[in-house]
Amino acid sequence: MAKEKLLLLDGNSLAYRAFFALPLLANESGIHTNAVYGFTTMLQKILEEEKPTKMLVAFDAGKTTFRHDTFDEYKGGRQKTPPELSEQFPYLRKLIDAYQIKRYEKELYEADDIIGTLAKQAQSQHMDVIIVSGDKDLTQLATDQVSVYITRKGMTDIEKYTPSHIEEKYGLTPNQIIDMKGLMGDPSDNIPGVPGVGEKTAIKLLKEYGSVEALYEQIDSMKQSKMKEKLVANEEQAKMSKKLATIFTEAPIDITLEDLNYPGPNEDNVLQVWQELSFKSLIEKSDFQVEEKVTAELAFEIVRDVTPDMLKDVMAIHVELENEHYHTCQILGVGFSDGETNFYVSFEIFSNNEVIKNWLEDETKKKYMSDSKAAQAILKRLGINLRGVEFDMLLASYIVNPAISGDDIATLAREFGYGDVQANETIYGKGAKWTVPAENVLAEHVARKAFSIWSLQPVVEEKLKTNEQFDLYYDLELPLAAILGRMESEGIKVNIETLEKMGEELEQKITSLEKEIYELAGEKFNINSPKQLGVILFEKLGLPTIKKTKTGYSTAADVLERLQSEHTIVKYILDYRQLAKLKSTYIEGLIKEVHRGDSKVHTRFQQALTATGRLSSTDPNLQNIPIRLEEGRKIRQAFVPSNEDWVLFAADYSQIELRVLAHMSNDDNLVDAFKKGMDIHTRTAMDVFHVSEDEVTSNMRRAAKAVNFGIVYGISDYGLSQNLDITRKEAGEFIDKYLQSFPGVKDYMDNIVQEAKLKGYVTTLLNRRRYLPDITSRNFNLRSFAERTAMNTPIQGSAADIIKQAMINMDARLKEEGLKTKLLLQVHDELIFEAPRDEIEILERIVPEVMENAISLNVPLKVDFSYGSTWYDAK
DNA sequence: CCCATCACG
DNA sequence: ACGTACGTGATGGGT
Repeated sequence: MAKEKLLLLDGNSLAYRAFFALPLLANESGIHTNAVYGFTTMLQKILEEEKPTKMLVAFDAGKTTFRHDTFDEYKGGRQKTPPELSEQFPYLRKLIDAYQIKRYEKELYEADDIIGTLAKQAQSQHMDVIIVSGDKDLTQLATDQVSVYITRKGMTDIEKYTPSHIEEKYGLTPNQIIDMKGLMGDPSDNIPGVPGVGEKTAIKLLKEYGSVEALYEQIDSMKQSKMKEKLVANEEQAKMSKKLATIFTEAPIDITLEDLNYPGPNEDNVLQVWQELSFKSLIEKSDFQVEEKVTAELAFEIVRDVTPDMLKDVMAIHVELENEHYHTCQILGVGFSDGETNFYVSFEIFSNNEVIKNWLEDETKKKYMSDSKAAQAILKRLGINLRGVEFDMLLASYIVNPAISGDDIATLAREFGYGDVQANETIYGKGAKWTVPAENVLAEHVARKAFSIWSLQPVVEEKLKTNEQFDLYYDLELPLAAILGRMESEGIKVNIETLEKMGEELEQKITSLEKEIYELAGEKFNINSPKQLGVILFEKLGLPTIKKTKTGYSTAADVLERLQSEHTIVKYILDYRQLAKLKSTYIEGLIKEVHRGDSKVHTRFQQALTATGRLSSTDPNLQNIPIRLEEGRKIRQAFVPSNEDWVLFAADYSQIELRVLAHMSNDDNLVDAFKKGMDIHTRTAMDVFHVSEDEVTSNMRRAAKAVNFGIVYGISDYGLSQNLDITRKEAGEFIDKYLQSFPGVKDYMDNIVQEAKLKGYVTTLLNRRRYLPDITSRNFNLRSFAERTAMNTPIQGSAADIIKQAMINMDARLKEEGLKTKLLLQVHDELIFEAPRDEIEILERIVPEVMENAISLNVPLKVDFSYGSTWYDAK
């Protein structure tokens, strides 16, 4: 039989070590994870290297130990365990259980003593023993059979203390480690030792005398010195300290070596804990296999014919798609569940079934879904108008916590406690290996999704209600999904010929710029490569380096702008960059997205993605079409109405974020400025620079505008100094002056950070939440970032709430008025419609009215609008 | 697949 | 002392 190998881990010490060695990471729900993460990486490494047959993790139990009988200040003065660490212990225990490793703790004894006792027992049975700890005290236990591994920085780096290593390092035997500590003490455990004796002196003394006791026996023969005086004066204390430092190897533990057999991890359970804590890199790297069906059985049927009685008044339905591009992809199959019966219908049957179509279009038949907007859009392509969506798990989860990583139902379901849906990647594979599995596998997967939606609907809605977020979800996000779906399906018409013509002109300009650049550089190179460009500019041409990136020289636009006076090539590069961007992203990229059938682009608005509550837009992104520079702005000439004699009508909120700030801070000055309808940047300049309105120069206004931006972003002197190209000190002075002029804003900023620290999250006007786990971090960077986020998110998020509400009201109003006008796009603070010319007059009246009254603030909202025959002309 | 860059609010 | 402006998505280069 192979020799037994026992691995003993010091749970508390390792958790502490990991906690302080690693940055304070947190998962999406705000649980800190660094201690568990460090422990896990260490554990993985040790398991792989040592392959133990028996294992135990020992923990300290409670506050008092038998050592307190000796010295009641033992471990006194120790800082309370930080809450960010305490909250990790339950997860650590869960993880250890998942690995199927025994845990043990015993009243009055420390983990050390449990480890010492078991190590001794194991030794007497001739086992190999390895002890792992972050605490060097344990090294006193080292023998020929017992090695003590102490973690160093980063947790996976380990120093192995064997008797010979200890001899080499200190010139002492393991036993003498105790004497060393008796003499030098240990501030972390509040062990006093002999004042004035440190590691060096202790080692010297022990080499000469052997032990504390031997030292004091011979102390009379020691020649007179300051040190001798101290030793004599502290004899009792030294002996007591030694006693405190001695690990007790006879602890009365009620666990035996037989109990410690280690069967290896339950990989499924370990993965589940990793999932919960978002240890993505570990999940990816590990070769853990998810066990075949630990999942509960789910009865389901593959149905060939659907009769009306099968489709209930309330039912979960899931439309499974090939991929996320729901405007172009195919349906793979559809799952239904009412909690009792679960069934699957293939696309072929689904698409030709009048019974299902009628049910889907029946408003009174309530549907529970996840990502109903995707289903709505793809069903629309089949001529089916989806109605009666009562629950959308994707949106509900997003409202509960916008950080929940979204698109896969498996992830969402797990988040709310249902773990029996497989990840899409498991079913289909990924990348080039993607493939649709056999029908029974697909059917079960899809049926499980439907079942999980059904099962979790009450759970998630309950959570929404406790958080007072049900209205936000049900009255705002859910109806908005249907509106966004219609906007996407409607699409916006693009004139490809216009784009192609622009492309040709750009091509010519780019070619001639290329020529100039190669000429000036003296060689050909890839201008698009920041690496190659850096070499040319900063090495060959010797331009001064202003900023560096992780990988080399920065060639970003702000750097190049400062270098323009140094070399004529710089301007050419800036121009080249600008035009190359236009051509690749906005000409070629956009053309690729135009649908052949209708000459339109159909973006997808991501409604459950951003941390703040904004939408985002993909394939193509229609929220970043150029406007700031004229050359780019011309791209908008290619966006046109879908009918002859229609126009594009654009309406945007003026200064919505600063108005939101005025409302939330209720700063008298800021509120007054908006009530009087003043130009806010001019007003800010007047207050910050103490001048009258007509004394405000354009530079002062520019600076004030930057300060206002800074305030909205969560001000920092550094950020403002970068933006205005001034010193940090000057920027700091601007900020001070601003906050003096707007004291209510200062109070708001202070309070919101306090509130975030207290609650762990911030909220918007309509009670949207964002969790900020890093707000209590001791890492300056993480904490500062979280603080700025605490200031910015309520502002940005409330602005998002307002425009979303406006979209809902606008949709209703258009219907009421019986107009043909269609809402096509939302770009954060503006709405873009297409409209028949004869409806313009009405729109000019109702669009500002609806938008300005979407949500009532203590300052007015202001909307500007315009229209034209292309998006460019709606300015 | 990540990084740097740059387009928008 | 720390080293940042807030929120996004698409592209080309390079590993």
